[in-house]
Amino acid sequence: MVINDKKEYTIKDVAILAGVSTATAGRVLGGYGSVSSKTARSVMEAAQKLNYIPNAIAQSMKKRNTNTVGLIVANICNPYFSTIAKATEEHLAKHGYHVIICNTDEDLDKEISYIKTLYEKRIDGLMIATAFKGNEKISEEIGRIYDGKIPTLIIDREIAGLSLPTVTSDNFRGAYDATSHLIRLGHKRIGVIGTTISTLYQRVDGYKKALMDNGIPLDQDLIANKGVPNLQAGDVREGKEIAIHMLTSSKTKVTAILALNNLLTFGALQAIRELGLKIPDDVAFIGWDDFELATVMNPPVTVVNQSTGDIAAIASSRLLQMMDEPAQDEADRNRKVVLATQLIVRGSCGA
Amino acid sequence: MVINDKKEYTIKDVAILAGVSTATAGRVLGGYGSVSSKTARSVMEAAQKLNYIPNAIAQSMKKRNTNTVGLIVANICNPYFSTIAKATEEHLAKHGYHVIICNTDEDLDKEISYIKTLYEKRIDGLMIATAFKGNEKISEEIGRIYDGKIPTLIIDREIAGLSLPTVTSDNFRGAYDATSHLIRLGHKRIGVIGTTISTLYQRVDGYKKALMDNGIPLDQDLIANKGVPNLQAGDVREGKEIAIHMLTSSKTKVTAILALNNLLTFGALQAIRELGLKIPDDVAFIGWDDFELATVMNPPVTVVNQSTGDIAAIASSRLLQMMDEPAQDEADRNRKVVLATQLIVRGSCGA
DNA sequence: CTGAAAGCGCTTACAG
DNA sequence: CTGAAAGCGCTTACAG
Repeated sequence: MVINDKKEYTIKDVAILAGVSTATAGRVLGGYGSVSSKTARSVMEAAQKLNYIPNAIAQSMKKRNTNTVGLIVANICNPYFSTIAKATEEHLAKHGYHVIICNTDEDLDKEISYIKTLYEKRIDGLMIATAFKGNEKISEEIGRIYDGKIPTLIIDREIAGLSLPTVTSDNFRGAYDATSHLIRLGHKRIGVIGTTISTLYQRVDGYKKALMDNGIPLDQDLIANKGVPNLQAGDVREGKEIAIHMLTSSKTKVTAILALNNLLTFGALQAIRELGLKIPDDVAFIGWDDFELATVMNPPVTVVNQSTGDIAAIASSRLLQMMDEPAQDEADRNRKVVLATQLIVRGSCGA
Repeated sequence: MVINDKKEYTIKDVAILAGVSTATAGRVLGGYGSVSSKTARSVMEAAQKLNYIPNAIAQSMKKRNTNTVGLIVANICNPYFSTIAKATEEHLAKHGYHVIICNTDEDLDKEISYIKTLYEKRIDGLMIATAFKGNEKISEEIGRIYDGKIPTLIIDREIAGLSLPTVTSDNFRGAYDATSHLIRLGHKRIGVIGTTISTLYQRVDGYKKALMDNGIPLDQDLIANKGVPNLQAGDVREGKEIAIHMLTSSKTKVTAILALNNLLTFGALQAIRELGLKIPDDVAFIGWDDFELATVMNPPVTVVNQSTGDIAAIASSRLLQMMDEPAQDEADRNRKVVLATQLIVRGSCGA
């Protein structure tokens, strides 16, 4: 018989029904300590009769852990972040952790607010894909609240001034390679779609270096947000706006475009399509992050791909390790892992 | 001065430093009860000095709520679910709730296991986008554990046998409209890509009804997983496999294809591309769920679109309401909201 | 193997 | 306005 009513039974109820102390009931249900098999059986039966469900809140109170990890991302709809989220969740779930996902929408105050409330919830660990370039405010905040108290790991983008373990892609090199590829194909006027005030500075740096190494003068008009005000979301709409401006302005006259993240890539492709331009004849194109339809596009799209799954796997493993053994030596704690990107050459730059 | 060490201070530490009782310190920090402004000030100062961070676990213990909601989805990488997740998170965050996201990967046991541990964590509410057709096992499980105890809401797909509030799309009608559209254009052999053993039965039903209403005999070979074993993920790989089989088998000879979810759509498009077939001349195509690149494809892709944002918004609002006032009358509790889909006609069926 | 008791960090009547 | 005390539901030494 299963009793099914609205009351939430506690371990005390189970103990009374089984005719033992709460301590003993706890030992059976929690699997710690030792009990006679006969007692164990009667406690189990009582728990089942009452449909007893342990209260993890109370357990956390005593055990000082919550089996919960926080994951902060800028936009869970961005395939890059959702891939990270999925892989991380999967990895951590295997070890008994739940993942609280927080969307910052590239909003610094939201990010800080999340960090605070997650800490109040006494999460066991935190993974942050901050939307922001080494921002002093967030660095300070995290440093003040967290540092050393709870295992925290930074992914996707470094936070300057914070000595925390980090797992990122080699953004500089990815952009350098892509730009070099375009230069090799004869392009000299290469437009870059990425917002300079947001998170893509390393990629822009890689672009600049490639130009420099090939003796091509830098034209600021070809970078990102010239002429388009208030850029920061780095989303599809912005990518489209920037691309349209770039492809129609008399000042830019680009022969190739490099988009610096996946959503900007989609936006740029929309713009090229709407303007009726042909890839690669009218404009060569390289996107960022591979996507399902890249091979279906006409022509297929060349992209700089990140090892997104690896980032999540490595980050998850390190966080698990940090939660297991909080005390690590400084050098190990601060070790920064940087993963190579790969240029996947398809038809969109006419190679 | 800010004291910055590893110790986590409690309200007791703050009280001692401020020279008051813990009750008074709690009143100041928690904002309940009344205190003199002088006392308030000294408590605030003490809290700041110690960098005091309240323990939400302890608060939950007393207050009997956690300000946390569980969200169960099959695959957070699926744009449909990530859109739901983002909108839900945003909506609930405004009301002070955190969202724990759980990926089931279409795995029934994982789903049940998540439900249990979420309940142990004493979440305040639960939103389930189950991967499964009215499955008795899960229905029983949820019924037993949850019903009436914690506000639970079903989205995306009904769970048969459960009288819980539901927010879904009109899947039947969406497929009916799409199929009718293809029939109107002269197609009689329309292949459907969707796994019959998984979640898409209502959509398949809509397809069948449209054929019937137009006097076209049903050919089981044109439905889904014929010839492709072990279908159930409903993902890109499966969509591609099914489409290839469908487009190359001598038995099927379809002139049009309808894909029944977004990932299957991507897979089908990959297949068509790889086989070197032209849309719409060789095969007309309708996908499910709109996507960023739908207008960029050549030709642009006709899709059945769901009001995904609305689903999330309505579901979030209802869940908030359910958490606010747990006691509602039966009729209201079980009310099922069904949102219309829209057929967005583009070039891929040659209209 | 088992139980009585203390305690995790808060909140909340109950007095004063 | 303020404090002493009880209690939320567990776990964990400490005895026996």
